[in-house]
Amino acid sequence: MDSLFEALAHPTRRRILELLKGGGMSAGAIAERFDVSKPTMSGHFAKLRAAGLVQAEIRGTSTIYTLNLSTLEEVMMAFMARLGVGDDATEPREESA
Amino acid sequence: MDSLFEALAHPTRRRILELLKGGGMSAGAIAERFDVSKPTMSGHFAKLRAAGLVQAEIRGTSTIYTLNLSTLEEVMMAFMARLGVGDDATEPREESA
DNA sequence: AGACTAATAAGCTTATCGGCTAACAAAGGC
DNA sequence: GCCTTTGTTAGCCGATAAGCTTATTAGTCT
Repeated sequence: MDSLFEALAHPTRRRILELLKGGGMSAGAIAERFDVSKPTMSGHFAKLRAAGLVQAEIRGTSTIYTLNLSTLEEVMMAFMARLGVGDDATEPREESA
Repeated sequence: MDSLFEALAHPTRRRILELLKGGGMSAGAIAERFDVSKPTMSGHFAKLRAAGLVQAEIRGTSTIYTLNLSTLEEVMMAFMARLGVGDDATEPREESA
């Protein structure tokens, strides 16, 4: 959980996730979209991997990164639930009937 | 958005939010629950305020912090939507019918 | 084998973060 | 008026994060 929120703390890493929404991309292809060096990007990838937010598949000389939304969804929902967001019991219950 | 994710990046700050789920609390009462100095806690409060995650109401000599869930919900939902989470169009649509 | 490409690892620098103590500001109570 | 309580501000320090350049690893191709 800590590693996930830390990973999300950096704008570049959040943008990487958005980029991957459209499907897997190689490390180089992703790096091209940003104004930082490739090693710096590699560091960002490592944090996203550590958080379980992306999966890396080595294909020949390339590394293809794909989004792992289930991790994000799980952790986010767990956290929101702990705060009572989306929890029907939090508010005085104003159901339709 | 940046300030919100930065605020959430620290475990102590996430725990503060959970603590506030039960209702408003004074800065001192919150600080008692943690093993860090009061000035350090004050710094955490400042970041949560900057992110709009809590509201401060000065009551006499005390500062009462209350949770501001709407900010969290808004930003989280916007972010998730950008990634396609909870978006029906993402998966091949396997509705009941 | 050797050259080239893709990505990461190593090493370094700078800036920011999280913690502390000490000092300060403001409100309340005696 | 003064002391106490509460919380924040100021100033400092060590650790970590984010960036860079250079070096290394691993795969492909000729």
